[in-house]
Amino acid sequence: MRIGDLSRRTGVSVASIKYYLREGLLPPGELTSPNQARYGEEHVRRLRLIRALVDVGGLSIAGTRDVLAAVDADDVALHHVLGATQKALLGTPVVADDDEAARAAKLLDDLVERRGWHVTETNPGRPAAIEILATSERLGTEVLTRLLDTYAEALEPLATAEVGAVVARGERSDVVESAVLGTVLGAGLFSALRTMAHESASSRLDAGPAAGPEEG
Amino acid sequence: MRIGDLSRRTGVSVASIKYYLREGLLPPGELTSPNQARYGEEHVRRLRLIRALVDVGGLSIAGTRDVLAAVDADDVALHHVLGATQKALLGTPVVADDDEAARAAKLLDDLVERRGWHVTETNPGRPAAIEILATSERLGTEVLTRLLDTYAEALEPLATAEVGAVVARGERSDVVESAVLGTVLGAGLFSALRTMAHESASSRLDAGPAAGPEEG
DNA sequence: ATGAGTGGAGAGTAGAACTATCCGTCCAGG
DNA sequence: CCTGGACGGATAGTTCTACTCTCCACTCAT
Repeated sequence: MRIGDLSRRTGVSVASIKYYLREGLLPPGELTSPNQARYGEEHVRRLRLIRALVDVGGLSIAGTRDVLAAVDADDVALHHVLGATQKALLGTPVVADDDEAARAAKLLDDLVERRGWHVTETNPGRPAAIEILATSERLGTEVLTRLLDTYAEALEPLATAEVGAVVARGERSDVVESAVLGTVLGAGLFSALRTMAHESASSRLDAGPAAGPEEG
Repeated sequence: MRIGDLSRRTGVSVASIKYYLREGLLPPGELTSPNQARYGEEHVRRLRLIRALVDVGGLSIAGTRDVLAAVDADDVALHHVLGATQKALLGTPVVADDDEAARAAKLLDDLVERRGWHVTETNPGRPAAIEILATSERLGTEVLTRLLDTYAEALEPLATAEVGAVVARGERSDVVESAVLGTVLGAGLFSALRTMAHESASSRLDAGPAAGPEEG
């Protein structure tokens, strides 16, 4: 398969494919002569994976490269790949060094202990969660802190099911790839379903006292 | 309060504040003379809200403007504000017109019916969910479709709690503002906690048969 | 042999989110 | 009352990202 076929198979322009090659997202094809290369099914698959991460997950090209590098490095533990994915998904927020951040950190660590979660120091979710809780406090919204336990409760069966579904897959490369996909697509899907569930829940307590005029 | 004070109070540069004014994210201050304006606490609050939506939620400036316009329009129903928020968060994906999309749509509609959810045609979550499910199928990962019910089950108490927490707040403007904040910050917080729960869950079935060498 | 396609490299582009400069005005401190 | 730093408003410039275009020396199917 040559670059034109690859383009036709995936709907990605030749120019973009070349760009992904330059940026190291896509491994080079096998050279059959100094300026001819052949691509295979793994390139089709990788290209679709790239588009999924970029389009659905909203990852940057640089973030995608990092995630794919972790996917390809077969000496990296699964949860490190997930860490890289999460980092690309959510960024690495700088945790402010103020009262709100300190209180948020305590709130979170208490939760983790109360729930008996096993979370290491390097988990990228921790600073992200702390920053969000601190931001929420700075804005004077106590809503989030009240929901923390509800979130944790909802997450326990969910995370178990997700990890279980992914691990039940056989070869490491498959496991890692569906772990990344599951993280990114799962987050998007969950978020989309959340909107639907919100509408459903709010329609249930419809004509609420403070919801303003409802139309439609 | 003048623009310099506003800048100092919020940590946002004067130039950026002017930019937000130009872009219509921040209402103009009260003019005390043709070229002097005064700003109040509502500007501080609004500026912090903008930064939260942009930094934590990753909303674009244009998307933030749309959300804030919905927040300010007091004749708009709560779920419409949430719809605008979700649209800004997740984008408005174009649903492809192929087999996978059709199957995904059926899958989703079945779920909604099975669960007895009340979701209108215009809910932006629906096309987003369909596109993600279709993408997942195109990549040959059946993991997501198997998790659909788990997601829905986790979401029901969660969405009820979120909507309940937000609606219990009194004035409409407060309700709407915390609804937006809850949607955006809640999504981020949930996602961060999810990473932590994943690590915890995967460490529970540690040394799994296909997880590759674990270090650390 | 020939013309469409190719690999590789560099330059160019469009949009987003600021950032800098300018100008006339204002106003607080001396 | 004078004056220098801040201000409001407008326009232009910058930086970054994710492409997209253009070249050029090949190569390969027809």
